Amino acid sequence: MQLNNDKMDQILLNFLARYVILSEEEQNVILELAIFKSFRKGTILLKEGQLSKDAYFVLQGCIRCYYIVDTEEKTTAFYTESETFNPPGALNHTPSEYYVDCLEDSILIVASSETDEELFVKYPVLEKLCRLVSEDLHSKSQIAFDNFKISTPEQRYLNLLEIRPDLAQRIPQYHLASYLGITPQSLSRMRKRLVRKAS
Amino acid sequence: MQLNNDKMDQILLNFLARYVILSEEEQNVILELAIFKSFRKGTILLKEGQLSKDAYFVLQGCIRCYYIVDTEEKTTAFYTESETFNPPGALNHTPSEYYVDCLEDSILIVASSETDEELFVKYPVLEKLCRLVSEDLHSKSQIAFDNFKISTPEQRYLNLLEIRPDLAQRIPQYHLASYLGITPQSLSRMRKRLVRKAS
DNA sequence: TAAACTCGTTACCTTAAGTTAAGAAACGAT
DNA sequence: ATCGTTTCTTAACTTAAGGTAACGAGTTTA
Repeated sequence: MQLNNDKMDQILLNFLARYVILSEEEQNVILELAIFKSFRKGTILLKEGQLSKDAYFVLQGCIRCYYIVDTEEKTTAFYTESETFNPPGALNHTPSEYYVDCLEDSILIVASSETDEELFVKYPVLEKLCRLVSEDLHSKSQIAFDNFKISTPEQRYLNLLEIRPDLAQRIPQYHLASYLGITPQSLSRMRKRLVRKAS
Repeated sequence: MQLNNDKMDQILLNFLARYVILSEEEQNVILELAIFKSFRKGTILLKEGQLSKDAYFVLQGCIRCYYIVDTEEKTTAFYTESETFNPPGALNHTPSEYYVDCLEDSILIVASSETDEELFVKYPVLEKLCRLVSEDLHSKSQIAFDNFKISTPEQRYLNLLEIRPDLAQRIPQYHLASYLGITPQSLSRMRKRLVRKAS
């Protein structure tokens, strides 16, 4: 699918409209600030040790967050269309402990979190918008954490198939396995077990 | 330790001062709204199925968040002094899927999240405060999630001892085990293994 | 075309967690 | 002081995940 500029603007505004009603002027202010960038599959957006002050909104494609522990990648999150990724730790100006890369060719909105205080004063609704988005993301993230904790790897896999069936299609198994907290071999075995159970 | 009202006010203001500078008037507005409540150990603050619109700030004591899955309690979080708990899902007015109880006699500030829009208009700094707190909590929650995912139960336990040694002291082992994602028996075995390794 | 690489699967063995059951220790209430 | 509840530990057995290695299918590269 090809995205032209108008479509991309519209995707962003649709997302924001879930939270607040924006006047035309406010919409334009945001669109002025939004920087659209394209990245090739495999591009590394953030490395361990770097300071990240950018937040990402995915217009198209998929980005992944992962740690490297003893040479091994541990994937903790995927973000796809109309999802936002606000790198944790960015607020405190602490160096990143994780990596972010593009699993597919992606079009992202890169928002510098050098939030302009004046802008919030001039357009208080923007501060409200940020509050509401943050509260929503926090709430969702906590629920996801809870579900992860109270589930076995098998339940997590079945849950993933149910909640985000697209991921199971577009993401390599070994990344999924890592995301589920197991090895690719274990995932492979698990899938065999599940087929056996089902029949 | 006994807490009088002035001390309690001060604890809350100290917490808020981490995020914004408040004028005396703004401080008083917040203290007016803050409702201090005492609860006996064992009190259930929220049950599955209930609508929760209250957020909690712990002045003294400890509260716990848990799910009940097949008659079994699965603990997902503890909150102690100067920590806030904003029940996820409250925003969407969806019934709670989890329980919250007091593990100790506790003094909490109960904040109704029926946030007064007028108040934010009159005191924009309060909206900023909420945004900053929410962003901070989200960031911390994501980092905690990441750490949980990339760790084994043993690493989680060792990490807990390092980061929150107080919890290991004041919380029963079987709750800790549940929090770590294992059974009390496994935690008991693990502790024995660790002692053996250490020597 | 051949070699290299990526990705998924299978197998064998080891390690640790779950399950069930039982008993010991600590704590509270009468 | 005693009874009962709560909490922690231990043990024997079962289940599933980790580590290592090898194989094969599909792609990319030379």
